[in-house]
Amino acid sequence: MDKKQKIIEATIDQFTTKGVENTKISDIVKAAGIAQGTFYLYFPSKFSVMPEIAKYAVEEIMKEIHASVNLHDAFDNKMEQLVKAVFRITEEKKELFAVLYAGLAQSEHLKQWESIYSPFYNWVYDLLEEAASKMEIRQNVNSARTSRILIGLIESTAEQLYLYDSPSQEEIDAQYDELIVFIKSALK
Amino acid sequence: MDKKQKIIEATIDQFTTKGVENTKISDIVKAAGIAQGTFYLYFPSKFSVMPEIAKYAVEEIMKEIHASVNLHDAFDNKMEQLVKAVFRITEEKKELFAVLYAGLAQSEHLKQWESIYSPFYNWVYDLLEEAASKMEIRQNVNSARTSRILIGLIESTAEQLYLYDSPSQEEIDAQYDELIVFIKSALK
Amino acid sequence: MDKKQKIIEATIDQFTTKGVENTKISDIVKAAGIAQGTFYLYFPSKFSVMPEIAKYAVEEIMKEIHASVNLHDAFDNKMEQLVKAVFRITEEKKELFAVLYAGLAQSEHLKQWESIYSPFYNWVYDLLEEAASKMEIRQNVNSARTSRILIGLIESTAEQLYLYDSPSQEEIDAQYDELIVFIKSALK
Amino acid sequence: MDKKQKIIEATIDQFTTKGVENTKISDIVKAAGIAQGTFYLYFPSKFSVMPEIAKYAVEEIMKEIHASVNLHDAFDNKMEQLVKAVFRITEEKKELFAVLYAGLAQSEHLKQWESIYSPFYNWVYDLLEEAASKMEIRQNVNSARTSRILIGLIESTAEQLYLYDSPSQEEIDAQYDELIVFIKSALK
DNA sequence: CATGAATGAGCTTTCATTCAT
DNA sequence: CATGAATGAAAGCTCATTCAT
Repeated sequence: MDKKQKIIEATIDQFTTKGVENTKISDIVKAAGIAQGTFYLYFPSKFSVMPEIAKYAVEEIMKEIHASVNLHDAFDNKMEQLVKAVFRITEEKKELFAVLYAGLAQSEHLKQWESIYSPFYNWVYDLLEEAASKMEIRQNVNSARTSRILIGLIESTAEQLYLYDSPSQEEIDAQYDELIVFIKSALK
Repeated sequence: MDKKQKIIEATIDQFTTKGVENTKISDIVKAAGIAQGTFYLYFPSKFSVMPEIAKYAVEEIMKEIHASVNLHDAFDNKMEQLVKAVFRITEEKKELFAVLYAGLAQSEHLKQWESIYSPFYNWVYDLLEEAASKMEIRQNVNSARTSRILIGLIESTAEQLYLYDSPSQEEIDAQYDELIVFIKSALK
Repeated sequence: MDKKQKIIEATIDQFTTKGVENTKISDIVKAAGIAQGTFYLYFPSKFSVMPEIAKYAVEEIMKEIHASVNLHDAFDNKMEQLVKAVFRITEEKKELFAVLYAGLAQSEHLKQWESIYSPFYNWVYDLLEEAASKMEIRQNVNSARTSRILIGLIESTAEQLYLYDSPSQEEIDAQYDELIVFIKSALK
Repeated sequence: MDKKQKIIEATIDQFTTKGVENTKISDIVKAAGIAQGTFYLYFPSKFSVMPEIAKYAVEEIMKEIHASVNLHDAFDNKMEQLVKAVFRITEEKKELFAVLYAGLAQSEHLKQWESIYSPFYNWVYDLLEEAASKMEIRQNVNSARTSRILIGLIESTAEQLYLYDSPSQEEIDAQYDELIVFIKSALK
């Protein structure tokens, strides 16, 4: 099997299990089942694996969205499905996202983030454009700007619920309902 | 005078200047003008200074808000002033917030974050409660839940602008306008 | 209460509990309930408490012997009582003796050991002298030399049993019997 | 060549020269001609080299015994040769034994001591068994128990002479004679 | 390409010792 | 005499990185 892929998977495993700073190269190679020196044939440092991890994370998000959102539904329904998908993937992969947020704030890679995240931005952009053309949302929505606002809104709410707090399912459902009403109202 | 305070200030200075991971204890004590061993009388590691830094950051946020928001204005005006205040403090202290977001996602301290942030949550909660009682916003808003949604929304937008991208002032203003319309519409 | 005495007792407590090398001055002062600096008013280092500990140990040995050995008995009986006393005190204070043996091999204090141990040597010396004069042992015994041989013999046997091995009570009793026969035969 | 062996030899050298506590890892690696980190590939601490040193010491004892004792001699002669061998090796390697006695009393390794010493115990055991079968010693000697008694007796006498005191050669010879008579009488 | 033993710079951490109060 | 916060030298130990195989 591809050693680079092995390294990426082992790194995700180690980062999410014990945190980025507590992960040594020796942990990664042990988990990957390769020799110490082999790591350096593919990556110059553990931090340089981060963009690959980010790519993986966005792929996971997009997979979840594609699986959950029915493009033929009405806008309101699609928005509900989108929020549910983000909540679901945030819960499922919360350690992965924690790693990413910590890694992102870490200087260098900030710029790459933009392009890695673009599939998600574009998907929401298209969603808004179509809804605007179908008069399903207010006409003064700028799709580019609002896509970022929306994604930030949904993700920050999901993070609060799954990363920082550990609320009951009822509270999560209530927060979900509050958010859905908030978004629908915002775009009406 | 107070050595603990000196350590906190020196740590903020070093963390924001060179990043958490590139900051050595020796950098901190040098900046604080104390002996190496003295650091360990107050903190067991550089990471354990993080909650103190978070407290400081929230204090700065609240100072900015108190200075910027006129409580006697109409709700819409107060909301505009609030968003402006968060944008301003995020721009001014972007390195500080970058440090915080990186540090927070780092395991242990997640729970403390909740209580450290509570002054901000409470302030927005009161704002919404009052607006609701004055019929300035829709009546089905749950103030506790929406305060979190709102804060996440405003902060995530500010972060995108000031931490990850480096857009022009026009773009920032346009994003601000888009956000204000989004929020007002959401609460109407 | 006398602070010096407090320090000695606390040091014995700490040394026997966690070992000499793992004991910090701060542990001792904490256990003694005094201030850090106070220690240095009485001792220049933790090692310099060792002679005091040795004195204490020999006092304990002599107390046990005086309590156990009836000077009016026959020599053979007294020897049995002596061996029993050494076994008993070795078992009771095995951690203390472990500390002492470790500390003794440590250079500087070797010379003091001689004088600290002299009460024990002298006691056995007198025992042998008296037994010789009463024809209870062979006449070519040199009391000075044999006192050292005897003490080394009894103590090394006790150490093996209580410090290094952890044998059953039957085995201890058997070893005691073997030793008694050995000694009696040696001196006959 | 073999780095582990180099470390063991360098550690013995340093321990016997400057004492265990005054020996730094950096002293050992300097003496061994290896890098600091290499030490930790083989041992977790300087104390963990102790069992290897003990093994070496017992090997030295056994070499001396094999070289000095003629197995075809009468028991009394062999015993004299044995005592002389132990005296000789104790004198020759007194620093090594001082290190060992200090290190042994140090907790953890006590149990290993038993098995490390077993070649010596077994050798004396065989000696006694043979002597008993040839009626050279009293018949109620238990070889296993008396081997421990004998070894403790000889070693403790040698230690007193060479480690703790520094007596004249005449005194040493006199103590030797006293000991030989003591042992012969004990086993008769 | 792959290995993994060896490296050693560099950091953390400890803790005996001091000294102003 | 007694204190205990502050000190900073000194050591331990880690771990990214290399390179001969």
